[in-house]
Amino acid sequence: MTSVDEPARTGARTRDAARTQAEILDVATREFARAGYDGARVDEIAAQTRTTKRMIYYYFGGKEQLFTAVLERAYGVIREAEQELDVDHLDPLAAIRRLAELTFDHHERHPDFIRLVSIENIHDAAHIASSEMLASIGSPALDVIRRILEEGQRTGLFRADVDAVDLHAMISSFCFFRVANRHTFGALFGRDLVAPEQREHYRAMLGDMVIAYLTAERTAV
Amino acid sequence: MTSVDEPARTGARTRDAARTQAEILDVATREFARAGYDGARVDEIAAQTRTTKRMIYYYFGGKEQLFTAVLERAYGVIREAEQELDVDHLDPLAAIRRLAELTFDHHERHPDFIRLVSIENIHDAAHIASSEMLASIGSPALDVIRRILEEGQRTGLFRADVDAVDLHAMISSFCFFRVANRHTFGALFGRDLVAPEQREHYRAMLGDMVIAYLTAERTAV
DNA sequence: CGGTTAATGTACGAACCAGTACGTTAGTCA
DNA sequence: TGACTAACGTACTGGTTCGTACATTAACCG
Repeated sequence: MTSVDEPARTGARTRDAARTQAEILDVATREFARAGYDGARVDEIAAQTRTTKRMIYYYFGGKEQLFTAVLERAYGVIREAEQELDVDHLDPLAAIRRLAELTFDHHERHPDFIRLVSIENIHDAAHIASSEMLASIGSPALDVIRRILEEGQRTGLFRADVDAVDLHAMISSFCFFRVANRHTFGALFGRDLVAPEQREHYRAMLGDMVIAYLTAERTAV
Repeated sequence: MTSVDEPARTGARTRDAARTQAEILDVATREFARAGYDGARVDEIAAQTRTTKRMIYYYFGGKEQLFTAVLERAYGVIREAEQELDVDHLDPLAAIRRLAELTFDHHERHPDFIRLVSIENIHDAAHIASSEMLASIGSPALDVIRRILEEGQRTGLFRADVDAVDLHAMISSFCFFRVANRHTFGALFGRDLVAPEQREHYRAMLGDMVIAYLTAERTAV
């Protein structure tokens, strides 16, 4: 979520297309995450940049395309983070716990991203569907899970009837819910799931849950 | 989500306050769930009822209060459902699986409710906070979980370091994610988490997960 | 160094939308 | 039965908000 990469070769602040676009995306990400797609105001986004509304339409075409661009960049960030994943040197048990913890950490560190995903689901993932980039982005995390799972299942340590996508859903659901539903859960049950002092507790709970599930004997229905 | 209870004693359709209010709430629930708070249109809600926009303001005061009323009724429905919970005759293991399954079923049957909760979280649970009813609604399900947990922990069957709120969060997160994030998950990973043919698979997965976690030996960090 | 174009700013329009002023009718009760 | 009030309808308004027409300037290139 940091802004620009090219500080413009001269000190001059004017006429820097890349920087203007990046700044618009930064602000738009915050505004859309704050208020939702329909709640976000194009004028408000413009006001928070050093440029004008005109530029938003010049570079992105419209509100809808701007939101899609925001999503594309946000998913790009997590994709990059997932590519950093390095758990191959660990045994399956430690590897899967580590992966779960990194997912946990990532969700906690990017609440705006979580909100964007919630918002996109309210719109039935229409923007993802119409984005070539997003439709084909893939998931490095899924590949990692697949490898760990294969190893664990080969040695008989893990139950055989799980696949990578399901396990990813299980881990994500816990991490996502904790951040996304923080407000209603807190208001209704009086417990802040994202309180710093409970962080380690929930992190361990996730790891325990995943490992317990993977190593459990098949229970009867 | 069925509409009215009093079919009006005469066949006359006019002048039935309770029915008008219920009809507005029905339609508003759908419209808010469909488009989000800011995306929903008061005119559109009015158009889908047999009455006019004037009545919405007459009975509810405004868009904001209407949304709060929608939330209040939606939470009222799940509260009633939870009061039907009857698992006390089962042993702790069977009871907790049954409870998880009922939660699973309820989420699946009420996707509009899930969307409303997502929407309310985007607004930082502001409406819940300002509603006396919602702030004090409580949760029968939580009481049930508490009882099961106590029994299971007393006999040493369940691990001791879980409390009812955390377990409720764990169960809810799986059920909620599956419905709420169905669209983005499907678009990105090509798997429909709510596909009917996968229903039993995920239902069993949830039960297995919860039981495995509760009965696991404390694993090392 | 003049011209071409990418980049930017200003001001405005047209549609939309929450909310309301004002008027009307159905039921009810004395 | 007449008057009172709850319930309802119509038509409008004032502000908001996405989007754009038009004007301008900086950079680059031959």
